[in-house]
Amino acid sequence: MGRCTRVHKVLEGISLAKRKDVAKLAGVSEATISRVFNNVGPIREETKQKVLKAAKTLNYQPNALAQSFATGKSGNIGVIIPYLPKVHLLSTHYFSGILSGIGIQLGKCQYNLLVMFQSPHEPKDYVQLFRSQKIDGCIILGAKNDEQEIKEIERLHELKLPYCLVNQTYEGYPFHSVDAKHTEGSFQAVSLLLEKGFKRIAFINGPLEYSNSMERLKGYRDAYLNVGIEPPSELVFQGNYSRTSGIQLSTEIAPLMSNIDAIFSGNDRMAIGLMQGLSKHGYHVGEDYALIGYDNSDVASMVQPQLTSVQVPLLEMGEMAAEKVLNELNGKSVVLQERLPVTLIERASIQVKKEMRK
Amino acid sequence: MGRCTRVHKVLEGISLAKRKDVAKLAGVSEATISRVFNNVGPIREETKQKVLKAAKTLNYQPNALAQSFATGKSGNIGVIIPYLPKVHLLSTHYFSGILSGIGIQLGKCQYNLLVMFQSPHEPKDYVQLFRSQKIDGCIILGAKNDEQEIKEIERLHELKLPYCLVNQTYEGYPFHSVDAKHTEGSFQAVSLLLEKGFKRIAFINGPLEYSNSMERLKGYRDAYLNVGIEPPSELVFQGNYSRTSGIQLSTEIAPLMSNIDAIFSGNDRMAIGLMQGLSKHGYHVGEDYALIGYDNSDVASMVQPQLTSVQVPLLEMGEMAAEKVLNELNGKSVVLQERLPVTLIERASIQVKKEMRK
DNA sequence: TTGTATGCGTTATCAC
DNA sequence: GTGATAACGCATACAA
Repeated sequence: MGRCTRVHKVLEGISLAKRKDVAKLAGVSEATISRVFNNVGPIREETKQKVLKAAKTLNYQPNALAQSFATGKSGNIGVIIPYLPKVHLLSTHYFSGILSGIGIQLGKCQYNLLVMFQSPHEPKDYVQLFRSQKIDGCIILGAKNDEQEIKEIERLHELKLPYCLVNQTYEGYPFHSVDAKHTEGSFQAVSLLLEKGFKRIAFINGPLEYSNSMERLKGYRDAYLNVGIEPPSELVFQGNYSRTSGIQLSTEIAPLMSNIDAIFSGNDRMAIGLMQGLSKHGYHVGEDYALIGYDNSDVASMVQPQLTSVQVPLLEMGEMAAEKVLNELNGKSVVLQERLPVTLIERASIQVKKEMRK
Repeated sequence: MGRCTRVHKVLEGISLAKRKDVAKLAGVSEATISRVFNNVGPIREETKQKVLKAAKTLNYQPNALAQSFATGKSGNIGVIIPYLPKVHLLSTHYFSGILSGIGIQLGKCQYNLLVMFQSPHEPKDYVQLFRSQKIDGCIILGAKNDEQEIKEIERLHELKLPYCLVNQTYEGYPFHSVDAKHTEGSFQAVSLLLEKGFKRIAFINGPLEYSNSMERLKGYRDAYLNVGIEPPSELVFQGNYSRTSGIQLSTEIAPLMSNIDAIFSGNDRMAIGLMQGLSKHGYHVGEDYALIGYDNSDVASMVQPQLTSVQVPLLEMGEMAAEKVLNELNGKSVVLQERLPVTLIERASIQVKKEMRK
């Protein structure tokens, strides 16, 4: 599948009636056709019917390109997704859930969803997408806490361009965002483990460039502090949210298992990787330790024992992000930062048979 | 998240230099600017540099909308995805894999990917998308064998509009498509089971509206016939490719398990549903029966025992579909129907401890 | 309630 | 090599 350049072919075969043709057939002016189709201004019912009939006869369809050009609005909302060759992020529960939500909301408003893959190597220039008029607003997924990213978003923000971040919040920057209450979710998960008598809880975190990683770390620590125990920082590990990284970490964690009675993982995939890796070392969920994941992706109920996990309303977050961008676009007042609640879904992975360790 | 209508806000804050401004500053005509930016026609190097400098000074960026309008090409390829409320198909390995592939290929060619959700209730009108000039080509995912769908695709085909189906082939219709060798994949999977001594193999199929379901059925039957055994049609069941349907079918299948020694499922999710359902009835993969799934989605290696599965090159199919549409668009000759090979990935789920049944 | 006229920012086809 | 200019199909302010 080679590289190629954009070339054009004439659109043949489709007879494209233009507004002029309809006007002629209906015996009215072109402006009237527009009025009917855009439902704008006063119009005599009789005229309207005449126009509609003529349009139907000619199989007229307004040219979206010309409309966009005339109004200066593309009708597209860009969704920026980080692209890593080999890893198709899109297939993660995480991205696809958000994307579906965005699609649902945009569909209601006659907006198109333009997917834009952003390679981490190419320089980002979100503003340019607006300047070229390709998009009217954008939603940024998978943003990280790095300087360049922040600068780009700052530009968007200062120019008051309609944008929204999803699942990423920058400390000290009042950017538009829709996020979930990850600190709380993490707090709940770890608190549940503590309540159930697990005291030595390892935490497998993801990269700290993501605010949700930081927030989960805070939740983990808060839960300990809440019961008057100093958080065991020696039990905090870091993966990269892939199942593979969970497997890798299991090698590091296995030697410590005699002193660990539960594990909380920053997402389900790492949790499952751990589960698989540790079982090779003879440690089994439900027998030797309790396990809680995060995201409540569909795999949580596919593994044995089923995984307790924190559900994140990804679909709703996507919907809300889209709604927010559309509101910004229309000049409506919007709440700058939204936070949706998460829900702890209890499953078998927190039942442990053996005597509790200390 | 309410309904809303598309409204417009003026794009403020971004100073949009136009071609005219650049021309003025560079002291050349507007046509020259276009020549430089489109790399067309002869141009003196000196002039070119002058133009580029002026463009940079003014931060000039050609207006994509105007370009599209002038050329009559949107630069968008539409990807049509069936939309079912509640079920977010996008999150399936299947759709997201294909979509990623499409995105990769389109990115290389400077085309945009326009995602269009198609509710099964709304009437389809693919041609209209072209007439409105929203898209220059389209890729149809998840098409089913129904009359309306076929008619729509026929229209696209007759009008020679650039389109491509993915993973769906219509018997007797020479539509553009990229598909995988499902008959072969199924044949291989069932043959492997037969070779290993399993004789009573149940087949859990998906809806027959999908050609790949039909093909897998054929592969299943062929594998039996190939070893001179009449395919046991009483062991063919039908789900809907969801894990839930696998669980449901397990109730139906459990009573027959004394006469079944292996199961082949049309996808991994149903396989896992079955696995879960049957274990509640006391039948366990690796002890009481062998199991093979299909798709080789990431969940295949998350369950215990890991699932043998047929890998489908979804990413490559997406890439190829995109490439095909772009070639049609550019008038290049294209192979009408492509079929990519599949690969059987062997994992633990086909090792069975107990004595073979007959 | 309807018609007229202008502009949107390019591309592309001529001339020179 | 370069400049002028006619499309492109619609929205919309203004006039009637």
